[in-house]
Amino acid sequence: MTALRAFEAAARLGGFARAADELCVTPGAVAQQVKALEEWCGAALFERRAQGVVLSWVGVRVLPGLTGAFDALGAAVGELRQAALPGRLHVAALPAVAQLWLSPRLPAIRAALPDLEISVSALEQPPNMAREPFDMTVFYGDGAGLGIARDVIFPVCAPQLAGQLETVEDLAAVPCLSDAVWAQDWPIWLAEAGAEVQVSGPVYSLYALAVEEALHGAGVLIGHGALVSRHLDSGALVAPFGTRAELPRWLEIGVRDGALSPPLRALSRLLAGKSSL
Amino acid sequence: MTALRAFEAAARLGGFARAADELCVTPGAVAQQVKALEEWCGAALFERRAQGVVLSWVGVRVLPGLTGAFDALGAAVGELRQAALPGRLHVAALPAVAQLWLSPRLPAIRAALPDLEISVSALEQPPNMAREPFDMTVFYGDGAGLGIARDVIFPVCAPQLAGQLETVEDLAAVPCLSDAVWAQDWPIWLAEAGAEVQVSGPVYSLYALAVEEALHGAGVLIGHGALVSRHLDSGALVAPFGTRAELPRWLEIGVRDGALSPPLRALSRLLAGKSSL
DNA sequence: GAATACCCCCAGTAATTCTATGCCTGTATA
DNA sequence: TATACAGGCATAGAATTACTGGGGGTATTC
Repeated sequence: MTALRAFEAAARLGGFARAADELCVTPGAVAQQVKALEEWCGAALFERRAQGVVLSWVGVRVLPGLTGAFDALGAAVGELRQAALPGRLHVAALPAVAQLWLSPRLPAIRAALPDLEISVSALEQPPNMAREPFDMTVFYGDGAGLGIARDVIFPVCAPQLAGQLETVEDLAAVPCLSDAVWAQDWPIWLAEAGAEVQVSGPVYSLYALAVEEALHGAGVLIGHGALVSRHLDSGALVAPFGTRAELPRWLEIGVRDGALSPPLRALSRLLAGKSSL
Repeated sequence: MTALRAFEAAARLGGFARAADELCVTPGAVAQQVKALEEWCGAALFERRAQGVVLSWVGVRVLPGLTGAFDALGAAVGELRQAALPGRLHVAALPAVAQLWLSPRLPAIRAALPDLEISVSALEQPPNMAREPFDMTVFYGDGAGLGIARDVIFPVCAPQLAGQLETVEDLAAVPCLSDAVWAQDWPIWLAEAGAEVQVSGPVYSLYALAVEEALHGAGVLIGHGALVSRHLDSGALVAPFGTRAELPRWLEIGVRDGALSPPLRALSRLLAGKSSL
C-alpha cells in the first residue's frame, strides 16, 4: 500500500528524491518501499542508472492505472472532506504570498463569507491538488490557472532611504535585500534597467522577513508587485525608480478539476476580484 | 489510508464485524480506524445502533467514489502482478475443494501447461476478486459464475461398512460423519430420502478430514458429489443408497471481470472441461 | 430471561515505516 | 587528472502506527 504510493510517485516524478519530496519522507524510505514492491511482485520496476532511475517495461505498463487509481482516491477523499464540512476551505500558498497577499485580504473575506472557515497552509511548492486535501492554491505559475496579477519586480525601500537613490548606479552603495529562492530578481531587474552595476546585500529565506527589514530602512528590496503594493499604497515603502521588469509568470489561483463548490466559487471570486488592491 | 480501507469495507458490507472479517483484523481495529477517520474529517460516517451501524448521509455520499477508487487500485495491482510474472496464477478455493477436487487435477494441468506456476490458497470465504490478488476462485456459489458441477449430496462409506446398511433407518446405528460448516447436509438428505430417523456422529472442521475417516471405515459420511467422486470411481468409497439430494448451489470457477489472460483462459478451460472426472 | 450479535473503550504489544548514516557509482567541473 | 556532486543502496535503531485482547453495554431473538 505504502509501497504502491512510493512507486507511483517515483515513477510519475522520475526519481526517488523527487518522490520523497512529494511524500514528505527521505529518499531512503522511498527506495525501501520500491524495493519491497519489486520483491513482492517479482519483477524490476525501475532500471537503476547512475544518474537516477528509469521505469522498466513493467513499470511503464502499470503506471497509468496506478496513477488513475490514486487520483480517484484523492478525489474521493476530497469529496469526503467537503461532504463532512462544506464550509471548511483549506488554502495552500507560498509563504510570502500567504503572509503578504492573502493574510491582509482574509479579514474582509471572512466578514463577507461568515459561514466559511478558511485555513491557510504555507508551502514552498504547489501541492498536487489531486492528492493533497487542499481546496485552493495561490502560487506563482505559468498562467495556466486563474490569474490574479502578472509578477512584476522593481526596487522598493523606506522613504527616508529613497533620498540616497538618484540613479540606478546608487544601488551599489546601499544594501540590496533579496530572497534566497528568488536570487535572480536583482540581475533581471538590473538588466531591464540597462544598468551594469553590481548590487549586494543580505539574503533572506523568507520574503516577508525581507519586506519587514525594508520597512525598517535596512536597505533596498527587490519588490514583487502583488506583495508590496499594500505598503506602496500606505506610503510605508516607495519605488525610487520607474523601471519595472515583468516576469513570465502570474500569481494565480488553482482549484481542483471538476465542479467548484459554491463556497469555493465565492472565495475565488473575492480573491480574484480584489487583485487591484 | 488504512482508515479509508476500513471505512469502505465497513460501509460496503454493512458492519464492522464483517469488514474485520474481510480485512483479516479484529472488529476493534476497524472501529478504531473508522473513529479516527470520523475525527479527521469532522463528521459522523455511521450512526451507531444497538444492532449494528448504518451509514450516515455523509457516508452514503462518499461510499461510491471510495469503492470505485479501491477497485481501481485492486485492478492496478492485479495488472502489476500479471505484467511482472505473466505465468504465475494464484487460485483461491474452499479447503475441501482445494484438497479433494483441485489438488488431484493439478498434476495433469501442470503437465499440460508447463509454463504456468499455479499456487493454491485455501480460504473459508470467497475473496473479493476486485481487491485480493487472486486470479481464480473455486467455491460453491449460486450459479452466477462458470459452473463446474451441481452440488449433490448422498451418504458414502467404506465398502466393509456398506453391508450394515440395508435401509436408511440403519443409519441411526452407525456414526454419521459431517462437516461443521455443512451441518445441514444430513437433515437435508434425510428429508429428501423421506426418512424420519435421527443420525449422529463426529463433526469435523475440515471436510477432507471427514473423508479420510470415512475411507478408514470410521462411519458414514454425507458426501458431496464433486469431492468424493474420485473415491467412488476407485471403489474406496461406495454409496449405499440411491437417493441423491441436489443442493441449490454449484461448484464454480470465478475470475476477475474483464479480459481473461491466455494462461487463465487455458486453466479455466482445463478445470471446467474435466468436470466429469 | 438467557443467549446472541453487535459495537465501545482502553492498555499493552506487535508490526510497520522512517531516519540517519556511511558507501558506491557515474557525471560534471576545475 | 583530480575533485566535487547528485542520486541510489544498505543497515540498524528509533518512532510511529496499527492490532490484539480484555471488559462492558445495549438492543433483538428464541
